[in-house]
Amino acid sequence: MAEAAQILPLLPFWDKLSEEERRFVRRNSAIRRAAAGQLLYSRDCACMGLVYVITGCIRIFSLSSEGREITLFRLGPGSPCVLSASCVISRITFDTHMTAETDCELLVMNAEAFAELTESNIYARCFLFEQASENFSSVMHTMESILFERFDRRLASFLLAEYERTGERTIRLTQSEIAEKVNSAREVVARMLKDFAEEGLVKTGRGFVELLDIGALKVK
Amino acid sequence: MAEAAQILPLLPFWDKLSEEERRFVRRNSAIRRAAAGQLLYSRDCACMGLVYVITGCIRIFSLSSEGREITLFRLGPGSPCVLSASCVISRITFDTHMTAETDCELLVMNAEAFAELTESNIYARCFLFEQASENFSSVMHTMESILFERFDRRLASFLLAEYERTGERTIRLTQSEIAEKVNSAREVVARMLKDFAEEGLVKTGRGFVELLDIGALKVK
DNA sequence: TTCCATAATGTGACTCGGTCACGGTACACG
DNA sequence: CGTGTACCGTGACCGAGTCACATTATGGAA
Repeated sequence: MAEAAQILPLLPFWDKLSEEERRFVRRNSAIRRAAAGQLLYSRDCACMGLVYVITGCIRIFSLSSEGREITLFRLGPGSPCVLSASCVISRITFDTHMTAETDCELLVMNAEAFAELTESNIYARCFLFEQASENFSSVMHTMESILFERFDRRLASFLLAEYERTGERTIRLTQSEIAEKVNSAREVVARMLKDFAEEGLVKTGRGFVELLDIGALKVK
Repeated sequence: MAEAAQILPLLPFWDKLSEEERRFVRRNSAIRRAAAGQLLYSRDCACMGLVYVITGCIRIFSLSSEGREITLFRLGPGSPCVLSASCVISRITFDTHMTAETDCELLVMNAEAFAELTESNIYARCFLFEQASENFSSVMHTMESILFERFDRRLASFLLAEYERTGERTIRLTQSEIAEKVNSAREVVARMLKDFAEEGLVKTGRGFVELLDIGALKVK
């Protein structure tokens, strides 16, 4: 069970803060737990401020007016997220939404305090924008793959990445889950997996995809 | 005719630099002129460093392996661009390309110098990431409109924005130019303008589009 | 053990917008 | 006044997202 006081020193700008600023930050930070699937932050929620992931995984996504979601990136243990403070950061003018993908333990510093801190301390301010820029890069890679890559390659890359990550030829995900991860629709994934299966690249089943020909998938 | 020494103080971090740093920056900055259409920066060019637009307009875009371009944003007089320094900024890991849309006068600070400055001076560093974050916002708006908005609305918005900008009901652009500005293809624009014309919203002709029903275009 | 609600998958029809190929038309310039 | 070039029109096709609904598998409850 984490304590805010233990986590705060992990923030890269911590050792640039004065003792007074540290007290201020401690007073305005708290541990928050969230259950898998819980919505953490969105347009209508109160602004969340700085979030630091202690355990679990959060997903940051963009939401269209018709309800379509695009996952921008995910963050795991040790990652700070500043986009949740966008409402108090005038330079960041777009909306994002955030959910807990798994049960999470988060350190949260409230928005007003974070705004005040980044206003007064150049290192905290720099951290904020540096972090946002890092997110910028992730988002660009995501967007480029959606806009430029053919879907078969995108799906193949995802399957290979899962294989790399888990070391398992059998990927235990449903087609809906895969669709969500590659920012597409379930039916589209089903069709493409069927094509892959006909080419002998994979074997599909309820709740899994088994990779049969890794080499050929890489060429896709 | 601009002089580097006159322009540099316009950079927001200038007054946070020591006299030595200022000399360093002056030594490593130069005015550069570019003709309309000229490619300023791309994956294969030498890294450009910090660019500050004095006059003219530059376009920053992303390029797919098949050659498709997506304009991310444009910058006019008084705007600095830091993405052209991405090759020396480890946090920025995606490629962008830059062209002069009109004849331009630019202040350029070479990449190594800019990297060194942002390494040693926290204010310059903060400026870099703050600027990148601002670009991040523009890019998100562009991406959201491409991914989420129907093409008719995107086109209508563009036409209305041109009307707002110029105050002219007659937009003097070819369909290819319009296509390029809305990140689509000429044929698609032609089809949609034909639909608009049939609905009585616009009148089209060689090299122009005349807006007939502003109100109805807004509803699109 | 059987049955059934639910989750997961399969699939055809349709739409939207990007691409290709070509043909027609207006305009500028020699 | 002709001709080359830029611009526009249009049909055919394709990829992928959406809708609707059928089919199949599975894990609990009875």
